[in-house]
Amino acid sequence: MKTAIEIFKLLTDEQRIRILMLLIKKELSVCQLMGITRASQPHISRNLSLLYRGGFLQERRDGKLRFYSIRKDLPKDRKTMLDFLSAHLKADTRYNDDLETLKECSEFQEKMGKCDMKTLTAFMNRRKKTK
Amino acid sequence: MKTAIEIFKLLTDEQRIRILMLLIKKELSVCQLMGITRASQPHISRNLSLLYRGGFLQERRDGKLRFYSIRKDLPKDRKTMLDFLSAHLKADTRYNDDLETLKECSEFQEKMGKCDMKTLTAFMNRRKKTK
DNA sequence: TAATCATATTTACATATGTTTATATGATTT
DNA sequence: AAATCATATAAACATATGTAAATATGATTA
Repeated sequence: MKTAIEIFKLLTDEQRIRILMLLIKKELSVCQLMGITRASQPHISRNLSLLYRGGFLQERRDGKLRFYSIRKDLPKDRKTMLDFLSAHLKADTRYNDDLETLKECSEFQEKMGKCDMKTLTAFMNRRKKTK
Repeated sequence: MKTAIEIFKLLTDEQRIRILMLLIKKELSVCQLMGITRASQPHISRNLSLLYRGGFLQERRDGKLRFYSIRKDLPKDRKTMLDFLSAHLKADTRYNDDLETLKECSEFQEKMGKCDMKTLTAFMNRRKKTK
């Protein structure tokens, strides 16, 4: 019963759910997640760490960057939860906004050919003005 | 996203999960739940109230007693969670103990032909000695 | 109608959880 | 090797959540 409760606890935070839903679509680094969700770096790191320890994520290091994605061998119970969330959030505004932002962010980075803080900060500032 | 989080929050408490799993098997009154889980009356009432407001339960009054059961028109998302828990807890000790106690409690009450506090207290005391 | 019973609600308290700020680490570049 | 960058961790604080005790409510029985 404990593991079920721990899984649920991880999913009682909007920020963590946002991160998970983004990672379903695409492997992302800490700074990309900062850019998309506009949360502080410690905030992102902390929640990634919790999700990682909770068995949802895998990590890959590339130079200074750390990329996170949904575990390839995701346990069945976690998978059930992600499916539930995907279905449940189909019409959720924030969820769809995040997916849209993710797309813009990916395009922006492709155009710049970079995935560092400066590029991300530029993206964040550009978006702030647009909105 | 809020409703998903609220559902998860309700399920982060062992006591509430126990109650839910028992009610899947059978409609039960507050005092029956006290007898089976050995929790205090305010504790049971409070958690029933939370689960009720969370869209999991329906209530039926019969004299002094209040019977709770899983909503007949249970929303799909809640249903998904209950199915998840049933599957997840198949091998859970406490869960299976509770089901066993539920059975004993039902048999005891049938034999006594009553469903009041005194009968339940007698059941609780009998069990305390046995264990 | 007074007393009792089953249940609900409120209050006060302790604990857990999230947020923010500051600091540490480990890799890269100059 | 020093400086910088991306990320992680720790500490301090505020807020939320669960627990336990006391009290309130509403139905039944004497």
